[in-house]
Amino acid sequence: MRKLQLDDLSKELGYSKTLISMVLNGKGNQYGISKKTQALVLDTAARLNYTPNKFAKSLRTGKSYFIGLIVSDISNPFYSTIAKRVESLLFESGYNLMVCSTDENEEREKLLVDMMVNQQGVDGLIISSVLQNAEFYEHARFSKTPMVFIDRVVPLHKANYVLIDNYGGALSLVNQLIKQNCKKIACFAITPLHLSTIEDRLNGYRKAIQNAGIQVDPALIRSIRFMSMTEDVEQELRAFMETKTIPDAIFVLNNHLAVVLLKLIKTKQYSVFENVKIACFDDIELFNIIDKPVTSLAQPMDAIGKVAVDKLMATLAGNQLTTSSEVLPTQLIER
Amino acid sequence: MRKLQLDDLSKELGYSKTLISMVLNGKGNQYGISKKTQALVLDTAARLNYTPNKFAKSLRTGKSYFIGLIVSDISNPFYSTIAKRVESLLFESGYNLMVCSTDENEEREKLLVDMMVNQQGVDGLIISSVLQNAEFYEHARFSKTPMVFIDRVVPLHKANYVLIDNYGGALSLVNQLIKQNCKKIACFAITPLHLSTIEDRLNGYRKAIQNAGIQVDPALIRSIRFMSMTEDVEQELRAFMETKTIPDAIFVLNNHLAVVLLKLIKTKQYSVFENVKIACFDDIELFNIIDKPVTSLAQPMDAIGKVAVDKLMATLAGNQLTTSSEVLPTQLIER
DNA sequence: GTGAAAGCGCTAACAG
DNA sequence: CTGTTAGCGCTTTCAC
Repeated sequence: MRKLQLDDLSKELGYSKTLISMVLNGKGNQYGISKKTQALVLDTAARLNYTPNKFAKSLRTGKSYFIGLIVSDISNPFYSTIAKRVESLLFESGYNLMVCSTDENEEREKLLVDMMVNQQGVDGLIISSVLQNAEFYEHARFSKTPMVFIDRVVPLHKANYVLIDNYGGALSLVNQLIKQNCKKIACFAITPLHLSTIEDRLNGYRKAIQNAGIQVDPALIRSIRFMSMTEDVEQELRAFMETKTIPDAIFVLNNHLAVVLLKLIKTKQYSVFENVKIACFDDIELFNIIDKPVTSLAQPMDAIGKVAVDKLMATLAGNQLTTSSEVLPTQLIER
Repeated sequence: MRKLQLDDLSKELGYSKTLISMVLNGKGNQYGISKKTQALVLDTAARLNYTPNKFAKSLRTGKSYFIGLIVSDISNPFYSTIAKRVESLLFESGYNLMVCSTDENEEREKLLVDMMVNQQGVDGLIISSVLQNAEFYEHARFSKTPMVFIDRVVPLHKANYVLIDNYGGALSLVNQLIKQNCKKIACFAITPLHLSTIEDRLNGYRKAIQNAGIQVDPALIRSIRFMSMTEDVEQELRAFMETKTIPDAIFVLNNHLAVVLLKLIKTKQYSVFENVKIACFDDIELFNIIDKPVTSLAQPMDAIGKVAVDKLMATLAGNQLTTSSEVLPTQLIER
């Protein structure tokens, strides 16, 4: 059973492929095709279950109706929640979603973007970028593909952004710890450290500490590698134990890291950290379930997805590709 | 800057498009092109950064190099972990991943499959299906697209499956509760109830209860709707409270449901369930962190992804499309 | 060893 | 209002 094509419809109806194509693409009125003819064409196409060949269509129009989503780790609930929302919104607009993870690897991000733009021909891209500078994205060969950057700012890169206030968020999280009388507040950052989110959160942390009249102690700021989180957190905890400087609170820079930390603290080996207060960027269900009160900052994943898709669709609909930044509100959840 | 195409290479090198295309597609030897010529073509293509136009290629060959992944909810860690693995494996083989969620909606699944196969022209499909019967998938128009079904069996459908032993898993989980002296073991199932996973788990539950010489009490088996989990769990808990028949254990049929249940039990409103033992299908990090010991059954997400991709790739490589079932081992985690 | 030419199925000038 | 026609960029048969 060969797939039905325009030619078959043409013979069936006695109209030319052109006319049928125009009607099917909603340009019937524009070309002044009579309502009656249009209805007939539409009905027949539906009845015979015609679907255009996407390859041919794409070859001709240069549009793929695919949107790429590039994040560090699609299994991170932060990103998978965004992905779910994005997919569902795109579907409504007739677009499909292609997802890839970079594992925080810069080369892989470049590879993926290049692949999506130059090989797959995606019509647009939503990216949480790990790159340290704008050079790559400023290359001419990407200038035609609309991109929306979410979550993270690529330094110096003028682009469409959908962000949250990482600095302010960190500030309120750490303030919360200070309000609970913590004096020695450690900070577990996550590499790569150059990420705008991480930088801003670190700055928020420092500012909050300073505001409280406490000296920022670099020894309290530890960085954990994305690819070896458990090992690194263990090492840092051990280091604290060895120097006998157990902090009274830890400010954790993302959900994944918090999970690893909480898991370790549960073991008797690290039980000395049991009473350490924790504040964490991102809110996850876990925090509603454990007894330990973890103050967190909920990011609006659904809204991030929505705004990103809206921006992309607006651009694809022909509106000028602007370079604005949307900063969405977060919610501090005190526990 | 127009994108480089075969014609440009042809002019640059003085060879025909045919020759270049053959070499670039690895058919140089087959057509007896001299090594030297091949090397020259390959080098030049790499140097000029040539990438073929995928639309044209697809139109010509009928292959999209896209694989579709359809699951109920891509934000569920079970599926997003599989997705991550699948994406990374496919990428190595030159394929890309398209992800969609059905929200357990049968019509949406049909729509998505149809879209992927008949409009997007994916080369293969990995599906965790919500359908109640095989009719849809037996339709001729799908017969050419290789599919691998994961996680759930579509009743009566002969196909490639990658599964785990849901019956056995439920059996050992409930046995674990019985070993802990539980007598009144409730079961929270999740709709749609017709899913093979749910059915098998329920049967395992019943069998374990019977093996222990306990009468299966239908009143203890409650079903929670996927789309209104919190409300339904609350309602069931309240129902138990009203009839004053607080179970001494609850067997929970998936991770998401466990999260909702644990969260509610934490609130004072439902504190009477505080000491209820819990065993849960799926293992999540949460269980390593909370104080309440939750026995769980870890599913091999990475292996599921790997086997599914292997099967698909084997089929695409020309091997006969067999209809075998792989049942992967799970791990009981006693807590 | 190599090239000419046909055509995958669609869209959009352009012509009437 | 409607149809003819020329490609989009690639692969592949066939011919030399």
